[in-house]
Amino acid sequence: MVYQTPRGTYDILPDEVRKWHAVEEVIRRITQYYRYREIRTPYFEDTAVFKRENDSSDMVNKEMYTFQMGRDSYTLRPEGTAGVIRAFDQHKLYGSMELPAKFYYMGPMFRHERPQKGRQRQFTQFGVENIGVKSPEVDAETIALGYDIVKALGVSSVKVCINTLGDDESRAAYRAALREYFAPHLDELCTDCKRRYEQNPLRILDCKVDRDLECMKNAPKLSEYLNEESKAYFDRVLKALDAAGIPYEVDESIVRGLDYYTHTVFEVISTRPDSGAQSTIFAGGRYDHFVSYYGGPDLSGIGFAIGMERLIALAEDDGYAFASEDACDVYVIGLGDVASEVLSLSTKLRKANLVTEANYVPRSLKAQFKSADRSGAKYVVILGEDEVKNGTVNIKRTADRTQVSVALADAAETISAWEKE
RNA sequence: GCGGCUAUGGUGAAGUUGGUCAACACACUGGAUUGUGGCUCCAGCACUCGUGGGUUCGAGUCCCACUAGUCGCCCCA
Repeated sequence: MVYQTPRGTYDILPDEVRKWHAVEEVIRRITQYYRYREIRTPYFEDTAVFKRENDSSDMVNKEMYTFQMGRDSYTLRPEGTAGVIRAFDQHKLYGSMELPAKFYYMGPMFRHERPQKGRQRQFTQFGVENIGVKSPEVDAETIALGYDIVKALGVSSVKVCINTLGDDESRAAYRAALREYFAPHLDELCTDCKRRYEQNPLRILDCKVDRDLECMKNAPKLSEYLNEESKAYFDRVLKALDAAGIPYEVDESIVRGLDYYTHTVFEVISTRPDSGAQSTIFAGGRYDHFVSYYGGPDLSGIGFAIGMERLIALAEDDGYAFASEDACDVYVIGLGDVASEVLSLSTKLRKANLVTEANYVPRSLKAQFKSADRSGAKYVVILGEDEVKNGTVNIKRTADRTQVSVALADAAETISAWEKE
């Protein structure tokens, strides 16, 4: 029996991990410039944290990994925002933190979807949440943060698409208008849309199945139902984006997959033709009622999440220069029955801050030199039975093949001195 | 949940209308060079072609099922 990773999951092998470290480093650095702080929440929560009443999204309704332990129901987190807000409320951070409270998280998310390019069942998101200050400039700054990260990794061909869902009043008016409009067309809609009609008619417009229906084309537009306040807010968001130097496109079709969004929503996509069917790099929006939903005060927040796998793939496509190898300073060759001497020497070298690879297996000199080459070691140390007897060791510099024989006790010192030249 | 494509060694892969030893390359191991490397040369390295059935005198090559991968629909990061 050959075991393998479950469908939609994958191993990140050492060569690949190097890229992850590099990308994580860039993300952490840029996020610090914006003064966001990391928060780590559990990988699973009570199911109720994610399964909110009246939520019409597929993610919540058919893609969650939910399991029962005794009488308790838990769910592997499908997204990051819910956990962060839950933690914010649970620990009453609105009382102890400066507002806006700025959090970021990085970690695995789980959704039971059919895997394909850029979509896996366990995937990794980096996300931020900015809670407590409702201002168009905060919205723009949040988008700028994500945009900076994408740009810092050399990703080209990105497009910022933005839209507004308006405030409660605007959306209520629009919802009513949509219901009235679609009522005579209900039979034409797909089964998903029939559900959406009840739960969240806005998402009918987003449906790819019914996109070409005649009744879709003439459906009322959200922009026609925005009240003055919502319009003004959105106009200021666009101005703020200009101020932040972010190019954007207003796209009225963006309504987002989660139901908790209000006002600003955005999706940043890759326009590369080879990025597959999953082109969204990061996406998010503002939420007016999410903080109070979990028992906190009536604060508004905004956030987004980046798909790390997609981001790394795009950085690679655009030729981002990832470090090529893990460096090695010294390779210790052992000849004869000297394994324990090799170990004690290697330990000393490492204590002297030298990255050291040691050979403990009886192999030919030639084979060990080959390994030393492959390790990329800058120095090769040869320790044989003769040397052990004399208390000496041979040190060879790879670059010019100079070799010296020094006292065993002076090995680390000799290499360090050579290093400083 | 639905559809297309794919499945040969550590890797990349050849395998012709089903009919010799399952090419070739890289990697790896050993040797030429019994303690000094990246070149060269030589040798070794798939009782077997995702799994299970079937057709046939004969199947990696055809058929069916299953499994996995992959791409797309949907959904979304």
